[in-house]
Amino acid sequence: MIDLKLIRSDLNNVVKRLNSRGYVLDAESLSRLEARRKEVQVRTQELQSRRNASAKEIGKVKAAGQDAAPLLAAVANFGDELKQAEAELDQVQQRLDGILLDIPNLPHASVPQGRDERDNVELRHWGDTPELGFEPKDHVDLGAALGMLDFETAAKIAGSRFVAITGPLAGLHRALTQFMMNLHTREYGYSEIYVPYMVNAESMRGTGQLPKFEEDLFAIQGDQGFYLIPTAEVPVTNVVRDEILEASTLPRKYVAHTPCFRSEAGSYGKDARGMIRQHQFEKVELVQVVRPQDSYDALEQLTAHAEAVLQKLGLSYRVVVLCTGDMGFAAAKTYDIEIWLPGQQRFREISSCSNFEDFQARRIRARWRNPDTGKPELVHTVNGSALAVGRTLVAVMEQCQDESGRIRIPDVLQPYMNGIDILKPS
RNA sequence: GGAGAGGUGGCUGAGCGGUCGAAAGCGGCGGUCUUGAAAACCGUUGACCCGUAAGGGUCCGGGGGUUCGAAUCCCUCCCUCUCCGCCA
Repeated sequence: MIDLKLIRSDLNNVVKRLNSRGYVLDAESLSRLEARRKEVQVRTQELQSRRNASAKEIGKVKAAGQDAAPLLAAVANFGDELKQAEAELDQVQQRLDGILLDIPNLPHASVPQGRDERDNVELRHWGDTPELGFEPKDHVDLGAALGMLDFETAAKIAGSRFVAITGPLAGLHRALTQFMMNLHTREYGYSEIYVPYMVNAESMRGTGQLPKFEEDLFAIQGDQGFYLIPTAEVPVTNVVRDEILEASTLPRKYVAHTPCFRSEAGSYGKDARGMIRQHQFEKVELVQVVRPQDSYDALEQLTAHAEAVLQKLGLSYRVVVLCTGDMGFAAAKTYDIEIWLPGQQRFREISSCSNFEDFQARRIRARWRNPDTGKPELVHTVNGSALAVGRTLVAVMEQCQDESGRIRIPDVLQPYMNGIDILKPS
């Protein structure tokens, strides 16, 4: 949620910045509604003030044992007027909130202007795009040859966009998770946290999935109102909802391993082949809750932590900064890490690291006590995948294959693989 | 699933329907004392909204109701705890 005060004080600039990411703000009706809100609020508060004063007066008179009847008569029809004003204020407030909840975050000044992914800017490239010297297979063919990647069975069990992984390849998938969790907890100072995989609507609203993107989510039937998480970002960020954090406890750095569930509505036919785009996948997520002045440093660090996973695995990748038009709803700035997939001869997103500044913090009322002012102020939130485990598995398979379809296990994973250093087709 | 108890400020915990944003204690902050610290003593200490300010308003788990007036009464939902049953 962007700051209503900012809209009031610098409307034109807000409109311009939102425009740069392709959002058209109806400034006219927003201003009108805001003016209305103020008017109704002032009137309501006046009435409340009068009510409070007369109630107090009546109390005094009664306590003194005098007759309160004249005073009571004076406020006889007061209630309706007040109730009506309060109801109207409530209604205006809700409409205002509805609009505010729909407005995306403002892009940071350093974000390149652009319309879509074609305008993203490559910042760096790590590792040579491997020249394998033979025609590389994609992970689907490699997995089939190994007999360890089974889309048909998963389709039977559940439907399309699911996978069953078996044997040592499933072990490799698990090894990747373990490796990532250990790296972030042991080397980079993140606290491991285990969280619910289902959350309530309030949490989804807090991180920005709701109200706008409900169709991307899986909602659980029943009257409890649960949603399956599309990313650990949702439960982990909501840890600090409605909290005022002591400055000494910042930054908070969490790492969580969770499954993620996405409906992928509107992506029919897109990435239909393979396990690039699934309804269910595993992810290791980094979340940092930081002082506002630290959030851009935190974004760089967190991105480096995600990159480190790939470097240690020896996988080549590049980092791009998303342009204004390609960023997610809640982000002020986003780096995507893209892995090279020989089977597709292209880069694919394997991590997305974003600074949300105070956008999520405002929605979840996550604050810290600024020692300079003594007052609660909004924190900044930063998060990123480190990494999407399924796509990392795909990357290992495709980048570490040889001509006969064998997969070499990266050195750093071997301690997790019970001595297996290569996967071979049977 | 059955039976009961309870949700109040950072924490513990009081609170006859009126002067209660809320006693008291702890904690925090400032001060006195001290070479320094501790102890003791004094003072101070919730969040949010509108307003330049003065000031006004809202908040005692959420929502609704009764009332001139609700932390206090009623309804409803949520959560926590205890006992019984079931169970990974």
